[in-house]
Amino acid sequence: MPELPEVETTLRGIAPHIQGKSVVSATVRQSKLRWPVPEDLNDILQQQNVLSCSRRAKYLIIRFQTGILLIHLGMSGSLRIYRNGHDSEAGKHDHIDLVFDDGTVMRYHDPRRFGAFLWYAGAAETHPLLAKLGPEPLSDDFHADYLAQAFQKRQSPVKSALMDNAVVVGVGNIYANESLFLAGIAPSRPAASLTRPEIELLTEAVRGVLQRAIEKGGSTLRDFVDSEGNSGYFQQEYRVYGRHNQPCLQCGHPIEKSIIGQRGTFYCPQCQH
DNA sequence: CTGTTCTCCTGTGGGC
DNA sequence: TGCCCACAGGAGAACA
Repeated sequence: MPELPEVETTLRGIAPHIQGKSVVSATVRQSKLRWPVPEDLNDILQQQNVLSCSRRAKYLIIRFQTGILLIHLGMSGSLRIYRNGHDSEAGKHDHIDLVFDDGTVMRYHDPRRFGAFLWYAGAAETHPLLAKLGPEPLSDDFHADYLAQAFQKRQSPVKSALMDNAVVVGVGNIYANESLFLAGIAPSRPAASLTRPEIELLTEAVRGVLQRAIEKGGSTLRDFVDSEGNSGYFQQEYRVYGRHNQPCLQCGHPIEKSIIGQRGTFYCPQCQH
């Protein structure tokens, strides 16, 4: 499940291989993703050069002369680079190929099809999906003052608030769980009930846990190229996520699981208050 | 506004 | 051991 660190790793994995290159063809084998993939993607992209690759929240943005590709990996999406397209036969869930002028293929793979592959004839900043997103968690705009203000009137569980993209982007279920554990805060607490010191701890926990995961991801970059395997994403070790009934790594008390906002929520009742 | 529920989809795993 | 069904999850949309 690609969280922000995996998306960032994907960006770093694909960018050097497609930057500046020209699209020879685009093949769409399955257009039913979260939103329909443009049927005329080939007509749109042919002959266009990749001007830049970037990321906003968990969206990848590939900029061309006349617009941008907006790619979201959803739950199970991945992008792979193949240096010789004809060497790699498309598998069951290989939905989209972009073939470049030097033979490089960028392939979108997504079994559950929660992802998105959209074309937008405009600048990224004005796209509706990106326009009202909160700050990037690793940017200077994400700090305790900001979070305190954002939480001020929120009665919803702090975990839900943390996962709200209008508050801060890129904090999915896994890292929301992990951050709250690191900050020693119970996930069910109303966001507005957090004290200033707790908000400071939480801000640093979010930043730290994502930063460390991105650093780990760096070592797996080669997996994005010419890889036969399909794991792709690094297996991070989690302190609470998925550790229901296992002993807390800090105090030994069994990790508990509950449901908050329809999502599995893991926490140590002894370490988090 | 704020908060909650629904929805898309398929591979995995827990239960029997 | 084998089968089957519930579950998991990002996040926008719809709704109260």
